[in-house]
Amino acid sequence: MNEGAYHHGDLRSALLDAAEDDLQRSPDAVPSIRALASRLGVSATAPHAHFRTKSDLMTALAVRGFERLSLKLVAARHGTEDLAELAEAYMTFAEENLGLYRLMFATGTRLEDDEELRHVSRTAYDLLRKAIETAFPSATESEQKKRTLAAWGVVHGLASLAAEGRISADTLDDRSTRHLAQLAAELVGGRP
Amino acid sequence: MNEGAYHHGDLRSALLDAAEDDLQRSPDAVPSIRALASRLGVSATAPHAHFRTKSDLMTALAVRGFERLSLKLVAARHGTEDLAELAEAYMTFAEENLGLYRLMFATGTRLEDDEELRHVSRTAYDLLRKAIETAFPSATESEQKKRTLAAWGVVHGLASLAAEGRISADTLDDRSTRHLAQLAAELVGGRP
DNA sequence: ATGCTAACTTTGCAATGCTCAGATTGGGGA
DNA sequence: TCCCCAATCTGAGCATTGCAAAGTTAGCAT
Repeated sequence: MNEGAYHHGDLRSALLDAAEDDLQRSPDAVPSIRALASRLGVSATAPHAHFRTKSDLMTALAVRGFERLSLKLVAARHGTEDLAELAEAYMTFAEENLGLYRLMFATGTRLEDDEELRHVSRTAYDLLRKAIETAFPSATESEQKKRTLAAWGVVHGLASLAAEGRISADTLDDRSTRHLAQLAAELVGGRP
Repeated sequence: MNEGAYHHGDLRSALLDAAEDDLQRSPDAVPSIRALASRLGVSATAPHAHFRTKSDLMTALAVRGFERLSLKLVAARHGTEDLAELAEAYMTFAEENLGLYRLMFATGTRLEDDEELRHVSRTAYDLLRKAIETAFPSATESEQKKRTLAAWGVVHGLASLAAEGRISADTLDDRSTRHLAQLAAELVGGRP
């Protein structure tokens, strides 16, 4: 609303929307504050009223990302108890939200600097933790911790490598997300 | 040599050295061409005679990184046949060369744009491939491919998470590089 | 109505990557 | 040995960008 108005209405979320859209369209380029502002028909420095620094904006975007990832993971766990299902959901998220996913794990996105980010990131992790608990109920807590981290490591590692185009044709015959997820799940499902 | 000379002598490698040094000192900051030039006592645009764009400079640095990583991996394999040894060497490299490691797997570092980068990256991968072959000689080629990618995935995933400070204290009791490497090796060593 | 405050604009600064035209120099061919 | 030329480097300048500071606008409570 308030198209040409002095007060935009909801510039804050409009900025996040636009930034995410930018990231979606060209995952390689870093969105520019000024470009976003201009695109929203607002002065170049208007965004600073809502985000003190660009880093703050990106952090807020990353928070969005983790929330969305958690939703996906919950949805994937809804039906089955299969770990491969969860892995596939994770990797599909990375594939379909490449720019956002990169941002979530980017160097500049520091968990220790933002309470909210820490929280949503932790939430996503806990989902994985629960799934491991269900899959290996007899394991000790220490064993489950190890397995959770291992699972996270494989899935994140493969998702990253795939996202950055590091898995070439002769590295693996079937490079589909589904297949990579199965590979990850097999690995985690190994001997107790 | 040629301290104050018009011709620097070997500006190209001096730039790479300085950039790597910057990256080592503050892994979070992206080195600036102008800062490097000023530090080397050369005009702001001199670097462009050796690297057309900043991206080219960074790519050349990444090449260095992969070469160095390969050396470490070879050294680690020298004595033992233990996969954990290799994993530890990899993760230690990531830890000790954080900025360089990030650069090597950064979004902007595109394998498809640089033949040399593709080559050195491939060399590092082949080292891992060989190690897997030795460790699981009876496996089929397809099985070995899967295992190699899995191994790479875990190690890279855990190294990345650790590098970005994503592994919190209550995620795992022992977060040492050695322990993480063992975890990775255990996972890969699972059932055939 | 009146003020208060958040949202926004204007102005301006500094850092940065990069281009282009020109100066300099050292090494290789005459 | 001389000279030229191509690689190297300088200087000026442009565009983009993040950000700060001060002023402006408008909705909202009193």
